[in-house]
This record gives sequence, C-alpha cells and structure tokens, in this order.
Amino acid sequence: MEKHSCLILVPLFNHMDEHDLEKIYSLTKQRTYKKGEQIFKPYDQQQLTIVAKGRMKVYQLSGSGREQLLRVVETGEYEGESALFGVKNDSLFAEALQETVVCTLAHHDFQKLLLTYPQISLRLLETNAEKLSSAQHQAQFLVMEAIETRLAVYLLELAKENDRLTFELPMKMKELAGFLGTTPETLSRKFKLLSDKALIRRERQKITLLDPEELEDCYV
DNA sequence: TCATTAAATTTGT
DNA sequence: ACAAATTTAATGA
Repeated sequence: MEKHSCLILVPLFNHMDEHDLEKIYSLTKQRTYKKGEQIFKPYDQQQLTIVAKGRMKVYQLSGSGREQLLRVVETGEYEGESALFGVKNDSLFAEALQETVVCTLAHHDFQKLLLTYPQISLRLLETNAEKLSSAQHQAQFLVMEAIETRLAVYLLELAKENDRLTFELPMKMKELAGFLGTTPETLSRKFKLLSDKALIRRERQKITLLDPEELEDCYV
C-alpha cells in the first residue's frame, strides 16, 4: 500500500504537495476491514471516511428494518463530509463490500485543516455540489412510479459513467432493488422484461445495453 | 480443483 | 408477498 494512498486518491487533497500531504496524513487513521464488517454506524464520532482500497456501501434502515442502500462508495471516493460541518449522523451505516482500506479524519482536525489550507474549502464546495445534484436525482427516482423507468434511467447512468455499453452492476440484485425502491422479485422480472424486449443483454452482473435510445424512451 | 453447503436470484402461486 | 426451485458463490478437503 502506498504511503499516502488514501490522500492521493481523493480529489480533495491530491493537488497538494508532499509536505502538506505528510502533515494531513499524520491526522488520519487507517484501518482495513474485511468483507461484511461495519465501517461506521449512526452516532459514531463524526468523521470523514475515505476509501483507499475496496468498496463500501452506505445505507440506512427503514422503519421495518429493511435496508435502504444509498450509494456505493468506490476506491478514491469518500463519505461523511457533511459531518465535518457538524451535521450529526443519526441514520447512516457503512459496511465493507470486500476487503477495504479506509482512512478517517476526525471532525475537529478537518476544521483545522480548512483554516490552514483554504484551497481545500473550494474543492469541498465543488464536490459537495456534485453530491447534491446526484441526491436530487435519486429523489426524483423515488417519485417515479414505474420501476421499469427507474431501472432504465439507472442503467443509462451506469453506461454513461463507464463510457461503455457493457458494464458490471456495482451491487447485488438485492441491494439494487433496495436502491431503486423495489423488491428483488420485481427487479428480477423487470430485468427479464427488458431482456425480452431486446433492449439489454444480461449475464450475471454483466449488462450490455443493446438499444440505449429505445431505453431512453422509458424515460417518459 | 472438486464436492458440499450456503446464499442469492428467479419463478410460480 | 411468500415459498419453492434454480443458479451462483463460498468453503473446506
């Protein structure tokens, strides 16, 4: 593992020089989690959590105890920046999807950093704006009544992110179902529907969009 | 690597 | 939505 891998990976810090990174690094704690281990839970100490290697899922629990997946945090991404401004985490859980290395930065240390390095503040505003818009998008998802539409939108998004028509689902069907606000059973049937219409091809978790344009029309 | 078992997914009701 | 059937992944020899 690279000495400063967790910092280099993060847009928030990767523009800084060696000396500054060293300083920031001394404020972080690093830990490795095995698959399925819990990385944080509600009411943990407020901190920024950076994924240096592996992936983690961030979710909350609905009233009935069902797991609602919010996002999958990939290597180089992070979670919890709002906690750094003092927003309490009272509902979020995070769990490693595979062997995962995370670096954490405590709330109060981060505030000190912001004072020393104002550039970081600007970066933070940028990335935060991105998250906000994706959160709004997600909210839009849940308003759409047709699951098929949500799925279509989601698949198109993935294709866009990957710049390919063939890609792997980043999460299990069960989790995707929760993410889209449906059940695994329904999701399975919707996938079959899209396959039957020859809009997509699917083998395990590998998805190929055969007809992205037609898929767009589900948008309506 | 293969067999066994557990977990996840699909299909029928 | 539930349960049975099928498929895929995990585990241990």
